[in-house]
Amino acid sequence: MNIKDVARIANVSITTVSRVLNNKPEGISPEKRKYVLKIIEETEYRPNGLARGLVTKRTSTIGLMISDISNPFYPHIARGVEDAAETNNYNVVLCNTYWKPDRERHYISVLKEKGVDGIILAISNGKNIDYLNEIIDGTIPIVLFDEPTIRDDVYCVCVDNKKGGYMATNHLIEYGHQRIACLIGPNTTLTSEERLEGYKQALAEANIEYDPNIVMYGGYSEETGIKYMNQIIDEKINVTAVFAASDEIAIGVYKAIKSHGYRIPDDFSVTGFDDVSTRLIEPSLTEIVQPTYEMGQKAFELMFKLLNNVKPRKKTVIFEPDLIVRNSTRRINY
Amino acid sequence: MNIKDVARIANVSITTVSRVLNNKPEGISPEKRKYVLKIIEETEYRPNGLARGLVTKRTSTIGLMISDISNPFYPHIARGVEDAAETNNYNVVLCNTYWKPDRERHYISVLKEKGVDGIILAISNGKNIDYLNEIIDGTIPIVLFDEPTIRDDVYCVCVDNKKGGYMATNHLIEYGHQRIACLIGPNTTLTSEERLEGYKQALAEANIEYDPNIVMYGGYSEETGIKYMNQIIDEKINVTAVFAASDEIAIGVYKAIKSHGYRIPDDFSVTGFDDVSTRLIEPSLTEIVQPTYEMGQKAFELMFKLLNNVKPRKKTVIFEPDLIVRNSTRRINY
DNA sequence: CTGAAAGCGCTAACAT
DNA sequence: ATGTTAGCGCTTTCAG
Repeated sequence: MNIKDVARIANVSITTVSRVLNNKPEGISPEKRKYVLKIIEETEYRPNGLARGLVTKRTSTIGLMISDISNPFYPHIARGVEDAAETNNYNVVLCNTYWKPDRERHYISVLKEKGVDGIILAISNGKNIDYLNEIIDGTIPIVLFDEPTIRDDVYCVCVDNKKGGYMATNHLIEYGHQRIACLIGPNTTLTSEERLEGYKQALAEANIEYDPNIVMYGGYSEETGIKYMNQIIDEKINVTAVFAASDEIAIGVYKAIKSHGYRIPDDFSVTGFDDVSTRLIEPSLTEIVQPTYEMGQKAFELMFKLLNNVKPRKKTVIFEPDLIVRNSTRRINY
Repeated sequence: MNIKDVARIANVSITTVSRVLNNKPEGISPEKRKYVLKIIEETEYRPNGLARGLVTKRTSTIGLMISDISNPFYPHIARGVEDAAETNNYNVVLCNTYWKPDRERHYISVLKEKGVDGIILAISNGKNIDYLNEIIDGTIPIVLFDEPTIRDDVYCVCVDNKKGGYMATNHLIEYGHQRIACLIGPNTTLTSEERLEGYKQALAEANIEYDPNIVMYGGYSEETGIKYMNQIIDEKINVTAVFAASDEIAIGVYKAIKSHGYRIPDDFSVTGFDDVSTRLIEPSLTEIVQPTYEMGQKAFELMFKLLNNVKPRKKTVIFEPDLIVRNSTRRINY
């Protein structure tokens, strides 16, 4: 069943059918429109999206490229994006890049071939300007996600990482901690860099000397937390608190502390970042929370504006992080 | 840049370009092929998937319809599907149905319009034959997921739920439990029904009388676990162990038990089902594990076979569940 | 208000 | 081995 069949059955031209299909106000009498609508209903005709897309250059489909949907950070984001997309009659094709630039390149190319209208992308490396320029080359609308960017002409939604780092560190300082280890993320990401900035600022404001020896870079993973926390304990590094730059790192920190027979928060205070995978951890984790679902929605909304040529007020939407104090941090007398 | 441009630049017909594009072995000399390839490379030409799909009736895209990607059960599955799809040059469009039949209908219709080659679907209600027949009407290849089905001509991948229910219950019986509450899922799903079957069978084999008073239906949610476990404790229902038919239910059970000041496994033994969101729970949860990632992969592979007209040996692929004994169950003397 | 016809970019049947 | 041509199912311009 195609537009031609419907036209034949309704005794009109395909143009007329197309007009009612697309709700064009002009050029068709109310009765005729109603009649055609009836035929469409009866025949259960659905227009062919490929043919339509071929001429309109629109597919009502966007790409969502993230590192890995099984990383607990992403499902809520994906749901936010998908919900907002569905509301606006868009679909989303999901791509896992595993932080590999080659996979990012590949998917972008494939998505373009398939004619997606735009791409929401959690980019692997927002610090490398050459890579950024290669990816964002103007051939397709792109909204960056999570990882901020050094190019200020790029649409982007993320959280205020610096503020988050500041809030977490400051909380620990207010609780009397002075020796605060910083288990930061990979040194290739701006996200980590910003969180570290916040950490530094909080220290500076409290006149605590910044000690690079207790700042440790690594992946946003449990292993990172285990490795460095073990090191801190084994080498008896003077530290009373740990700012973990992600939940996964914090989980690793917990494990290392517990495996040594130490207690949280009695022996070490710990803060996390993200609030996605720690619902069941004990003691409950004090951490920086970002509104992932809303950020996903916002990313789509930004994309939607782009696609409809409405200039968003701001290219970059920055969400406020929140500090949730739970039971993994305690006051100490230094 | 389209096929015409490339043909012009290479001084050949568009047919020739099409032939090299699609790796057709016949009808082109090696040198010419190489030359055209070079032009394609230089011009960075990428074929238009919409135009291609319009004629081939294939898009190398499938739909993945699940209830909710933020339910921890699905991300690994989605990753399995997407990984297998990517390996075979397919893309997947993600749809959250929230278990709503209307949304399922809607998405199926939309996906068809967009020309996806097939749909992998975790259906909301595999028990309702009319609904099933409406959804699986032969107009598009469908592979059912997770929820088994009463129609045996339908392609389907799921876990042996009955066996899982049996294994969990049997484990508790072997540990000396006789009064085992069964917090089963929604009574609309075959999944629940099968898990309950397994529970019953284990009881029967051990000559323990089946007591419907301690079998409770509810959603696969934390709330269900809390509600019924509270009830069991408050009403002093004689129960020493709980078989929770999902992790979320088990989490609720934990909370209810702890909030009353009771201990696991000292006061109650608890088993879960799924192994997806309980990594951090304490004490660690004894549970039935299903290989979600592999099941996702398998679902795509089945779909891939369907799309390439190779008859899979079996329409239904049933994965074996596994019992992982951790610290939430203990032996008792009854 | 309505319709004929061109064309989106590609594949495939058919010539040569 | 290569090219010509007829669609795929739709939107859109233009004519009436």
